[in-house]
Amino acid sequence: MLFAERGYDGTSVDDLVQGLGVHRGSLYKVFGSKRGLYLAALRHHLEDEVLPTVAALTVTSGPAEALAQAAGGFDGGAAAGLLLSAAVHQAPTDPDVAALVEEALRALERALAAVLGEPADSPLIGALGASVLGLRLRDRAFGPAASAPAVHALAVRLAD
Amino acid sequence: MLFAERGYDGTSVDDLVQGLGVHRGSLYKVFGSKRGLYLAALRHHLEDEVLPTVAALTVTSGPAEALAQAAGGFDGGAAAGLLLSAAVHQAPTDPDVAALVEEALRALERALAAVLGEPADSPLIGALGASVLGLRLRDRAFGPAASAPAVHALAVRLAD
DNA sequence: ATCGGTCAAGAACGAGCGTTCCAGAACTCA
DNA sequence: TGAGTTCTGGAACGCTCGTTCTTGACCGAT
Repeated sequence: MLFAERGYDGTSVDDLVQGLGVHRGSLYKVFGSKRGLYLAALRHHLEDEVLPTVAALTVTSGPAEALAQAAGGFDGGAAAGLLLSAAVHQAPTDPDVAALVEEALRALERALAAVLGEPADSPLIGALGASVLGLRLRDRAFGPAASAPAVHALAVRLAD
Repeated sequence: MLFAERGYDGTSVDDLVQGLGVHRGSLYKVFGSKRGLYLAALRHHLEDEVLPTVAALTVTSGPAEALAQAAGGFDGGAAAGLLLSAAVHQAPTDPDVAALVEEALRALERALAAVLGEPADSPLIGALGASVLGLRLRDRAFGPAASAPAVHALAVRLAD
């Protein structure tokens, strides 16, 4: 997904037209504007990738596996960049984006809470959700090499 | 800092000229380009804000205080957005930015390792550094309300 | 055969982008 | 004082942006 790789401002409509192989006119007919397409992409990413992955956490064999899957999941890395990018750059100024990002994080925290047997609104769960996001950010900036051991260490330390 | 709030692509040279009160010509004479100014701002943020804050961690009274200070520090929140923004959007495609971001994270991890008495390259320290970043991201997207209890919970759980 | 409606291809639009340039005011220092 | 340098305000450049419009090809139904 182009938005995930280059961010909203870094992706031009020309890039989208060329990358998606769709015609300019169709794009504006269906989505109305660049922002409309962005919101649709974010919603799609949330509903078809983040939420299913998050739902799958609750049937893992334990906290360590659940955390590892959360930090590595979503869709292999590329589109989780869309969530990160939205949280960092769009959410602070766009309420619609902020609502979608918040929904994604709440779902993640609910799943983590269920696995760990904690209340969903506990501070620890909030910290854990943030940790998952931070590990994805690390992957994005430095490549995915370092995160797997890190998340394992965090999991065994927390889920004692 | 404008770059921190709106991101690199979201900040125009006109915005910078007007916001900084500096003349267009002077800006290009000193920094050469918009990217040069961005790198200078990132370097300044790293050396004058991140590194001192990180250094101060090692003299806190304990792990919980150190984590809380790391998650709340840097410079009150605004410019830490510069580090987040750089990590998410510039680092993947700009090696110079990636090097600066990596330097900042390594310094943070070294300090956390010193406070917790762990080796600096241990997976747990990597996870903790990511957690701090993730908590800052949460603050940025949702406002700073929720992070303080979260980081406290994480700290008491980890620094047993 | 012809019609209304959807479609692709891309030209065109005004605005904004990063960058350069210039004319003149303000300084420096012999 | 006066020559040389540095600042300032802003116009101008070529380009790209998001968006709209024109044109012509294709379609099943009349």
